Amino acid sequence: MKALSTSLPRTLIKDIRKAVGSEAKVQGWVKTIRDQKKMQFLLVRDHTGVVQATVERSAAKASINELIAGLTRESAISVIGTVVENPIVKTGGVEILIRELIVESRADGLIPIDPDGPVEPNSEVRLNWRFLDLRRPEIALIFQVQTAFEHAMREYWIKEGFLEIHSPKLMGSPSEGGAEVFPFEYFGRTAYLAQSPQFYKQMAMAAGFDRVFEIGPVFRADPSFTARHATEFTGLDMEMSWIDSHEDVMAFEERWLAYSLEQVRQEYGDPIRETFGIEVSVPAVPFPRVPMQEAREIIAGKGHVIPLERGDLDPPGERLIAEYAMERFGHEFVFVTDYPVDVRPFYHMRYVDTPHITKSFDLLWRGIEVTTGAQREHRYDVLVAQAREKGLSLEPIQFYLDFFKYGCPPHGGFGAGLARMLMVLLNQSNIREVTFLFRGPTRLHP
RNA sequence: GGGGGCGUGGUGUAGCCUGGUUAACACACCUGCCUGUCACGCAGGAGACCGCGGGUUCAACUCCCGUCGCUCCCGCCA
Repeated sequence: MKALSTSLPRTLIKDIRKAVGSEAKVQGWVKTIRDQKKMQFLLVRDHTGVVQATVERSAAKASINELIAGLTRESAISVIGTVVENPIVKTGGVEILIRELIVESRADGLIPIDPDGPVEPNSEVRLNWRFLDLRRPEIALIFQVQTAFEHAMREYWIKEGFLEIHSPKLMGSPSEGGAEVFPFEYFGRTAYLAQSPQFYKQMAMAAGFDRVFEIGPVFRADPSFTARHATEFTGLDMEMSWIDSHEDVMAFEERWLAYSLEQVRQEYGDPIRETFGIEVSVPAVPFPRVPMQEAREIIAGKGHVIPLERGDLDPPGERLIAEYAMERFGHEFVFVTDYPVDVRPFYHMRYVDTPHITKSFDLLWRGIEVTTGAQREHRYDVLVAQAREKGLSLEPIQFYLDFFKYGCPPHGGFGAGLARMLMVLLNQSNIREVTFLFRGPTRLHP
C-alpha cells in the first residue's frame, strides 16, 4: 500500500479540481491546522495554490489523527487521499479526504517569521530569514514575472540576430578606472570584480559579432544607501554595430521593452493587478526624447532649478521630467539625451559640432533611472585623446584600446538593471523586494 | 561618506514627550475544551534583564552623552 501511494504522481494544487473523484497526492507546506474534536483540517500550500485536506477523528484514522495533533505549521508534508467536491469549502470548493499523511520535514514550532502572518516583519528580519519570506505567494509572483520578462528580452534579442555572450567577471584592471570596483587577491596580485561587461561587449563588435547581449552579474563597490542600489545585481547589456548614432540604440531599446512588457502583460497581467494593484501597460513606440539642456529648462519651469555645475539630473529633477513626459505624452518612459562630457565616461562618442556633448542617453521609467546608453567612440586616436583628457592612464586599458586599432565598426549599446526594472514594473518601493538575495554595503548573508 | 528616523517576548506594535504599579495589546507558541472548521472559537499558560555602555536622579523602557545595528533621504548609479 505504501509503495502504491508513493508511486502516485504528484498533483499541483492549481490542478486539484481535475482530480475530483479520484485519489491524488499533494505535496507542500502546512499553512493552517484546525484540530477539532471530531474533525481535523489542514490547509496545504504549494507554489501553485492552497487546498484543504480533511480527516475525521476515528479509531480507523487514529494514526493520522495523532500525526496531525503533533504537526506544526510550515512543516513539509505529502498528503494522499480522495479529492471530493464540497461547495462549502472556501479554498476552491474541493477538499482532500486524507488517506495517508507523511510528514517529510517537521518545522520547529517557533518560526522566526510567519509566511502567513497578518503583518510583514521589518526588512532586516525578512532578509535574515529570506527563505521563509520567499514562501509568501505574492513573492513567488515576483520571480515568475522576472522569468517571463527576462525570457522575453532574450527572445527578442535572439530574434533580432544578437549573439549571447558571457564575459569574465574577474578582471586584471578596473574597466573604467575609479574606486567603484571591488579589488581582491588573485594568486599574489590584485584583480577586480567586473562592474560591467562594457569592454568585452565592445570587443565583440571589434570581433565582428555584429550584435551581442549579456545577462549577468555586475559588481559595484559604491557605499550607496538607497532603495534602488545594490552592490551586486543582474545587468542587462547589449551592443550593436554599424549604427548611425545613439538614436539607433534608443530605437532598438524601446521596441525591445515594448515587446517584453507585452509578453509580461499577456502572461501575468491579471495576477499582477490582483496582487500588486498595478496595470502592466505596454508603452507606445517611440518613447519621448528630451535633450538634457531642454530637460533642465522644463524642470526649471516646474520650479526646481538644478545647479549649473551639476551635469546630470538630480532625483527631484528625474521625477519632474517623468511628470512632464506623462503630462505631455502620456508616457511612463522618457529618454534624456545628450549628456555633457564631464558626467560621461571617456568612451562615449561626442558630437562633431558640439564636442562638449556626448551622443548618449539615460532611460527613466516613472522617474527611476533604468538604463544608460550611448554611441561609442570607435576611432582609436579620438578614443585615446578622450581617455587622456579624462586623466586616465592608458597602460591598464591598452588591451581595450587595442580593440580599435585594427578596424572596428561604429557601434553603440546600453546597460540596464534587471531588478530596477522589475521594481518599477511591480510598483515595489525597494530593490530588495525584487532581488532573490540582496547584496548591499552591509549585507553579505545569507 | 553627509543628514533624519527607529532599536521593547518568536513577529508586529503601545508605553517614552510629562521618570515612580506585576512593561500592555495582537499574531504565533504550549495545555485543556469544542459535531465541518475556513482570520475557527472558548478557557488557561509560558515567553522581554526594553540594542549595548556610561551619566543625571531617591528612582530610567522613559531624560542626557557615547556606541553598534537597521532604515530612509542626499551624494553615486543600473
